[in-house]
Amino acid sequence: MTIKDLAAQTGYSVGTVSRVLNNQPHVSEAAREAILRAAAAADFKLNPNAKQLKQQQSNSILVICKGTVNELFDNLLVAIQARIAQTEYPLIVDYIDEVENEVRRAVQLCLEKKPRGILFLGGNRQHFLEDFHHINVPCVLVTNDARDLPFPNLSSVSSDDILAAEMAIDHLVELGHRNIGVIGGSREYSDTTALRYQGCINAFQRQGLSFPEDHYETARFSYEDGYRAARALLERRPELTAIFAMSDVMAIGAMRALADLGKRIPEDICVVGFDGLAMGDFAIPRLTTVAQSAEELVNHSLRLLAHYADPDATALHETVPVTLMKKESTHRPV
Amino acid sequence: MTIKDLAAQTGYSVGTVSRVLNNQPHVSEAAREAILRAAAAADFKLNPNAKQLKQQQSNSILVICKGTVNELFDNLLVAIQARIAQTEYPLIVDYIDEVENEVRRAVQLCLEKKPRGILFLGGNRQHFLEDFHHINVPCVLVTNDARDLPFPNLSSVSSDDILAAEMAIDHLVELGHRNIGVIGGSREYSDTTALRYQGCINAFQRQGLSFPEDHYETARFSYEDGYRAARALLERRPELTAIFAMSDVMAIGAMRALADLGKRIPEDICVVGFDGLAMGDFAIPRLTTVAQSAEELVNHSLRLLAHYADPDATALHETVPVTLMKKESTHRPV
DNA sequence: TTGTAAGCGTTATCAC
DNA sequence: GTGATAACGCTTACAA
Repeated sequence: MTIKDLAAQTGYSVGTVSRVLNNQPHVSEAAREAILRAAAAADFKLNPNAKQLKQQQSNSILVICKGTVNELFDNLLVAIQARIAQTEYPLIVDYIDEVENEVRRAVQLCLEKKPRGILFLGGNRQHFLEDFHHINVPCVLVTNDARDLPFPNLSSVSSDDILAAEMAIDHLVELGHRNIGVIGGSREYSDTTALRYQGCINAFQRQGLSFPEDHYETARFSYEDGYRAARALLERRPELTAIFAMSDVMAIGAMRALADLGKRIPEDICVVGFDGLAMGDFAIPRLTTVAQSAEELVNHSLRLLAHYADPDATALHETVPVTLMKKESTHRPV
Repeated sequence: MTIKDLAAQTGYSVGTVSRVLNNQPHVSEAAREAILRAAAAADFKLNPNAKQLKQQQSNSILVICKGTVNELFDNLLVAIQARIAQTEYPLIVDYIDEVENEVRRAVQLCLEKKPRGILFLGGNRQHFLEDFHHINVPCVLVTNDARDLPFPNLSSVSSDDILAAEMAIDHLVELGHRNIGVIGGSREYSDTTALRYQGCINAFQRQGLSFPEDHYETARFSYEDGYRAARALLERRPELTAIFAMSDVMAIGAMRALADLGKRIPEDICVVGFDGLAMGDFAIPRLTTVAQSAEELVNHSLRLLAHYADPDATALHETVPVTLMKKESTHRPV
C-alpha cells in the first residue's frame, strides 16, 4: 500500500494525496475528506524511509539516553517530555547501553532522522573527542560539563559537581566526622568523578583535614561495586566513621556492606549518597544524599538548545545548584 | 556524500561500490581495497533510509522493551544480546515507556526496519487485541502469556505465575503465618496479576485458609505505591504477620512502610517479593523473593522465534519454572 | 568483474 | 486546486 494506490483509489493524484497526508494547504475540502477517509479505512501509513530519504531535515529533537537503568535520566526524560510534548517538535528518544558509544549512535541517527537538535543524557568525553566533529546540529550535553570540548555546537549543563561534593563532605565534618572514606568512579575516565573528587579535596583542605589516597576507592556505578568498595575501604581503614559515595546506587550497596560488617547506620558509620533518587527514600535507613535537580537541568538544556536558533551562537556551559537532603543515614558519630 | 561520489572518486561505478560496501562477492580485490580505503577515509556511511527503502526485508531481530527502568527486562536484554551477538542477525533494541502502546510502536518499526522477527519484553493484552493484526512477522511475547490471543504468529514465554504465587504463599504458611496480606497490580488490567492472584487463592485453599478480599491491595509497580499499599493493608488489618508483594520494587516500598510503622522485619512481619532482582540483595534486610529466570525465558523465546522458520508453524505458549530465594525478610513468626 | 539503469515511496517544483 | 515528474541514495537484475 502506497500513496500511489491511495491516489488510484480516490481518483486524485499522488501529489494531492501527499499534500493531504501532510496537512498542507491548497487542497479542496472534498479531496481532503475523501483521501483522509480512504487512508483511515486502509489504515495507511506513510513509508518513513521514503519520507526521510526525501526530506532534508525533520523538526524532531533527538534525545540520547545513556544507560537504561538510571533513575536520574528517567527523571530528566519525564521533565523533557513534559516541556516538549506541547510543542511542534516531535521527540525521538533513543536509549543506549551504558557502555555503547553515544556519539557514534548520534551520528547514525542524524543520518536517519535529520533532527533539529540533540540532547545527550550522559556522555563520555573521549567519545566526543573522537566522533563529535561529524555532527553539525545544535547539541546539549546534560549532566556532564563540556567546557573544555572545542565544539561550538556542543553546549552543556551539569550540576555543580565540585560544590556538591564539598557539601557532602562539609556535612559529614560538621557532624564531627574526621575519618571519611569516599567511593567514586575512575578519576581518569569519568570527568564527573574528577570534579567531585576535587570537591572532596577542597572541603578537606578547608577543614584542615587530610585526605589520604587510601581513603578513596574506585568502583563502577552499581550496587555490587558499591558493596565491594565499602568492604575494601573498611578492611583497609577500620577507623572510618563515614562514607561518601558518588551515587545513590553505590551508597545503597555500601550500606548493605556496612550492615554485613555489623556496623549500625548511622550510629557506627554514616553514609552520604549522590543524585537524590526516589529509591534512597525507601532504603532502610533512608539515604542522605546530594540531590541533582532534574527540572533545573532540563530547563537549562532546553534554553541552551533554543539559543542555537541564532545561527552564529557559540557553545555555552552552565551549572545548576544541588541540594543536600539530610535523611537517616547521617548523624553525629558516637 | 553518497556512493555516487565514492564511485567518482575511485573510478568505479555505483554498482561496484555498493557491492563492496555490502561485502558481496564478484568484486576484484583491487576494487574492494580501493573503495574500502576511500570509504574509510571519508568516513562514509550508507544512507539507512535509502537502504531500507530499497530492501524488502532486513535480517534484524527487533526487541521492544517496555519500561525503561526495569531490572528484569535489563537482565533479559543482556541474555538476549549474549545469545544473538554472535549470529548473523543484527539486534535492534527499542525501549519504550511503560505507558506507551508497544504494539503500535512495533507496527511502526516494522515499516521502518522490516525485521525478521520481534521479541516483546512485556506487553499489554489490550494493545495486542487492538493492533497486532497489522503485524505479520514472527513474534514472541516474553513474561506474558498470550495463550488466549488468537494470533498464529504470536507465541509467548512466561514464568509460571500461578505456581510462583503458590510457592510464595506456601513458604509463608510453612513458617506459620496465617494472616497474610497481598499487594499486586490490577487483576482486571494486568493478566500477570490475575494469574498470580489465582496462585494465591489456590495456595490458601489448599492450606485450608481463607483469603478475604480486604487482604489484597491493588497498587502500581513502584516503590511509592508499594509503600502506600503496605500502610493501607496494615491499617485495615493490623493482625497481618506477612505480606506477599507481586514485585520486588513493591516489596521494598512495603518494607520501608513497615519499618515506619515500627515493625521489625522479619521478627514482627515477613515480606516476600517477586522477580529476583539483584536489588533485593542489597536491601536491609535482604528480600526473600520468587525469582524469574532471565536465562530460561530468553532460551525459550529464541527457540520459539526460530521455530517460525517453518512457514506454517503455529503459535506456542510456554512456561518456565521459578525459584524461591529464601533470604532475610522471612522467618518463623513470633 | 564491472557498468547501466530501473525502481523503492515519498516530497516538491513546476505547469496547468 | 490539481496533476505530472524529477529527485532523494541505494540495491539489484541484466548487459557487457
